[in-house]
Amino acid sequence: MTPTGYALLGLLSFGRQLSGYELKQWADASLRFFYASPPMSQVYAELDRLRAAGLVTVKTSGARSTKRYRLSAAGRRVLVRWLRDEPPEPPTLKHHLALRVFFGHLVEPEVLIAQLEAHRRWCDELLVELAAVKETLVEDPAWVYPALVADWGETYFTAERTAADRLTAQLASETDDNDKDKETGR
Amino acid sequence: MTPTGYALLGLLSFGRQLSGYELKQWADASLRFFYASPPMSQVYAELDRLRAAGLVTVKTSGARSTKRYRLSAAGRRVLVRWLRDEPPEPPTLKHHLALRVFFGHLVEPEVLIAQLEAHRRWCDELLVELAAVKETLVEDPAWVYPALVADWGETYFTAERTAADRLTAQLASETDDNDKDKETGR
DNA sequence: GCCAGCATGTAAGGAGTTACATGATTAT
DNA sequence: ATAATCATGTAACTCCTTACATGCTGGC
Repeated sequence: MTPTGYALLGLLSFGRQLSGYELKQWADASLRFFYASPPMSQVYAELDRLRAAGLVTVKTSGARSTKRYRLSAAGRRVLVRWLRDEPPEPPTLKHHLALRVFFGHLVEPEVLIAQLEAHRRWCDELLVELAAVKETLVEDPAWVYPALVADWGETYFTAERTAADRLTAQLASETDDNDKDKETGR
Repeated sequence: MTPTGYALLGLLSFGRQLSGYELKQWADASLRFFYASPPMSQVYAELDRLRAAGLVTVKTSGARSTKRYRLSAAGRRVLVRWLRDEPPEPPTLKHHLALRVFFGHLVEPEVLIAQLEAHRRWCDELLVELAAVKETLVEDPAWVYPALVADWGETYFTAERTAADRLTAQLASETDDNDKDKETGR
């Protein structure tokens, strides 16, 4: 069982029969904010493995020959066991921008500042998208847990934005100091 | 060029000649807080690739036949170009715990709370380690940028801890509500 | 003498990405 | 008609991890 496999089982645990395409769309609208959204090809590959293991059942329907997957009893057992008994791994973060800052001595501060500002805009966009997702979640008791994660995500990306702004300010003030040093001939 | 390759070049850009072993140690003490720390085997494989590409030079020295690597002029050029011209990718997060919360409807709230508390402890430990690293960084102008990243990391993991606590409280209050519902016969 | 830490690798495999390839349906 | 969206897959590859394998050196 791969992590993505469990994630797909989890999405199916909300009770609906979904196609690979639909699962991918849903992952893009939810998992992608705090976890990876697997590419289509992996979704299909994974679903086929889950089917082979008897954790999901398939029904081909419609003229478009859409395969709809549904969580089997065995699938639910495996999923619940995983959630309950396997302690979650610590989160893994690959903060490419932080790496750039770490090596900041090699570029002009302006380069770093531009990259931080781009990051800030990215956070803004993401927060807008998250807010849109959150709207579809509130007021339906079926989505309490996803809504909690959405709340957490809002806090998370807001903090991320704040941190980027603070770093930008710190770099800008350093640059100013250097300018003053130059002016005063130091 | 792999991301890990650039990371190693970056570590070497601070001017010291380092062995694979030393690079791994340093990565464990720095990169691992905000980026992945590559396993030993990958460090050696990567260094060999960098050497083949002429981006680092090697000197075998000492009775222990330690190979020490140093950044070449070409290596520095490649690194600086990457830092300056390749816009950093957005950070990727795999928050396994958030995934568990997302699927919270499948387990008892107590399970989730226990996992959140474990996460909180993990954050605490990490913050202690980070503080220790930070101490070695301050007051030496060579480490200004790593120190900025360490500051950011402190904020980051503190926010992470706060979020975990808040979620724990939310789950606990929900459980209480249900208990009251039961008591009053609802 | 022996264990912890220093030091370097090889081999195999797993998870995930990218590129490629195809075809049906719906709305304009 | 034609473009966007729905829909499913295969093949190749990359990055990374895990497990294995070996040997030196310094301190107790």
